[in-house]
Amino acid sequence: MTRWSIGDLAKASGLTVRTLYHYDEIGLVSASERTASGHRRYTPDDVRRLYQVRSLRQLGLSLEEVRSALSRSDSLRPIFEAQLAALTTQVQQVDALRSRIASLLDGHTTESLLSTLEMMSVYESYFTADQLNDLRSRAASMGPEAVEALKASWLELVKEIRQHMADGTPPTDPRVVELSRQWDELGAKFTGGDPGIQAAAQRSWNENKPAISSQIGWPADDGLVDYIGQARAAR
Amino acid sequence: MTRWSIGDLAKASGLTVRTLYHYDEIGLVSASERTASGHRRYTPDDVRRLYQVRSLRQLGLSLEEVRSALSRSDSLRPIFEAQLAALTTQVQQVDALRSRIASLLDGHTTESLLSTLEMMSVYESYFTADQLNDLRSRAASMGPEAVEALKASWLELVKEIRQHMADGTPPTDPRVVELSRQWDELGAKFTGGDPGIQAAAQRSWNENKPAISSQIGWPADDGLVDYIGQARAAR
DNA sequence: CGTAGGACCTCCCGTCACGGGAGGTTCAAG
DNA sequence: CTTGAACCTCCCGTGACGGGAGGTCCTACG
Repeated sequence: MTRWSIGDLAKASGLTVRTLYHYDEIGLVSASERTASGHRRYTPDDVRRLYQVRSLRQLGLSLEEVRSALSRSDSLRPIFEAQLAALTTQVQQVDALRSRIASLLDGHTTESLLSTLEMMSVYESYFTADQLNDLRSRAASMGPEAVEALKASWLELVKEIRQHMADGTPPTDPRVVELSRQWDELGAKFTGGDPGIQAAAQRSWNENKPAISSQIGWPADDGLVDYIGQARAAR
Repeated sequence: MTRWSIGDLAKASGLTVRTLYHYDEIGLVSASERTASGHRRYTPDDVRRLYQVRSLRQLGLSLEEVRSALSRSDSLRPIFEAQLAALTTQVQQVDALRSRIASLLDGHTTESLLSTLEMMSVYESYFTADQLNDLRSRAASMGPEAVEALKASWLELVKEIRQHMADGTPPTDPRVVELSRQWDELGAKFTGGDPGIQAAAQRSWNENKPAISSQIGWPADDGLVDYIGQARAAR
């Protein structure tokens, strides 16, 4: 008839007393007995349940998921499969983000970091409302990690083109022309490859740049787009 | 003198009105002006700051990190480097967890899933307080992803040995003997390779199994450890 | 047998980045 | 002038606890 106090159980399980209180509060693992004065007495069954909970928590399940996993109405397998899928997605997303930051750090000067980010940010949301809706549904269908991959490629491109601008390479240089081609290709992926939309975006940019620049109060780009436009014309 | 209402800015930026309220509340992005009746008027500078915040948030920085990144006292580069390191760690950890669940799903029957987890969980917190401290500091020094990798290997081993038990393979079979060797090798990594600790753990298991089984109220193992012991004896 | 100090109890606020709603005021189009 | 959308502030909720206040209880020691 061994019973455990909450402190002893905490020590044995490696959890904190506060965590055991919490599990009790939400009814996940409670002490089946109390002393006359109200102290919790955990029975062997309680302890066993706690170990089950702990092992499932270590797999990254939420407390609610643990609860339903142990309710035995749902079996473990589909829950694990869902968790596997969720973790797989998470790994892809975080890794995409990671590589984007890595490519940001590798090659951009400290000063250009923020302005590059800013430009991407403005560029992303400067389309008209209709185009934005369109882009967002496309982004949703591509999945966030694909979007991240695109952004990473974009960063690389911006970096290289900026380098050429800084070096004074003329936009008619074959290398820059090639980069402008890649720029359009990437843009095509964002816009879905529809040349109509692409042209509309291009036109919209050209027509609205002054308006946007004055509206938002600072130059919407630093000549990058013009530079690319000149390279495009040289094709 | 363009000014933006909170709703228009929300639409333009793709954030929610509630989010803009929140940024105002914590003083991250506020409207520099108000109308006579108290409605927020965002100036071009406010808008620009919002775009900077948004772009930094997309890199996974917390609002506090964004704030300090924009305070310009700290430069962006070390913040990005820290974020890169954090994301790298996170990817490793989540991926290790992912592969553990994958190996759990691949080869364990639906029924044995929970009992396998339970056994690992009990086994893990089986040692004395001193040994536990020791194990935890070792786990800390190895890093969580290395611990996860060990657990994944352990799962594989348990799976294979269980298979042999189910097939009726005698423990003296060379294949089982080899698996028992791997078992000890893995155990050595957990215990730090110190044969004293290892022997103590082994002794502790043998001596305490009946006591613990009765204490916790269910058989602490299903013969797996005995089976491995017989294989070990056949070496 | 008394006491001291640890262990235990309940209640409550805080975390992080907002979501969502109540209840009231203001704006803009018809 | 009306009406409905937009805006305002205030507040509760999320998940999984951490940490503290203020009080009670247990137990080992003198």
